[in-house]
Amino acid sequence: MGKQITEMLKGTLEGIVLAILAIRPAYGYEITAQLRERGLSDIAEGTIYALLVRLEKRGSVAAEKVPSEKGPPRKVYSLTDAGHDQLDEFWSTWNFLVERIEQLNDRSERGEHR
Amino acid sequence: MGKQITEMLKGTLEGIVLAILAIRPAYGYEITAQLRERGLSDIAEGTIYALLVRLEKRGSVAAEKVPSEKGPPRKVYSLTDAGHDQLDEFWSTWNFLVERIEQLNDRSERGEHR
DNA sequence: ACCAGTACTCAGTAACACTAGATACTGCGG
DNA sequence: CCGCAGTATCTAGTGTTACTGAGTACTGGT
Repeated sequence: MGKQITEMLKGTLEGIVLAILAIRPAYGYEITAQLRERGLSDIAEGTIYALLVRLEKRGSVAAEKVPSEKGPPRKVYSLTDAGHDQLDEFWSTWNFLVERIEQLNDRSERGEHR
Repeated sequence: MGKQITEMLKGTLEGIVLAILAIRPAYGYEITAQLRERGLSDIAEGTIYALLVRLEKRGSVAAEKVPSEKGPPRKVYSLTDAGHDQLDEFWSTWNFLVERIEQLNDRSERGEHR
């Protein structure tokens, strides 16, 4: 899949993570694992951590340190109210974009010439 | 719509322009106008020109200078074979991403907890 | 002569994901 | 006991991409 998906994830990965946290709170390592399960296997470890720090600074998520039986303590993140708002906004922007692009797909596939 | 759409366009705008050129050849100013018509009104003029230069360097599009009755000569771009291939790849990557994200939308809307 | 519309170009900036490491804690096999 | 795999997080530096804001150039109308 390569580089194309990387660029496409800019702006959407943040929404993806917010959506995952909306299902239930999770920590970075776990989120990465979930993304891999969901087929987004090319996402780098470090990316998620950087993203979570950004979201926390912005107040979209709150972190709670929870000791782990294996390894260092986990930082479990959950959505704040602001985070839910941001997620709603993400969905509306995403749906908007999908509509416009789907339109283009139809037109070019049918070879339309306005 | 603001900043969110800007980030989301990274990686997709290129595909959008390729798709527009697949319908029929066009020049920069025209492409910008078409994007505005299609509701993508926040896209800056300069962005499209920079993108077209990038695509031309990569060999995805070919330019032909055509004199205009009003204003400087137009650079009319059309897809090369490589451009068509890139567009196909764009669609498959895009569809892949849409599937994964749509999945997430279902789950979080229904409040599922796996 | 001036301005609006057409059409393109360019230097500098910001945001985001990736790379490639480092750090730290647990439990298991040699 | 030591090293290694698995768990878990963090960081500095890099590349790609879109935006900002300015400039150039040509036409037609007032």
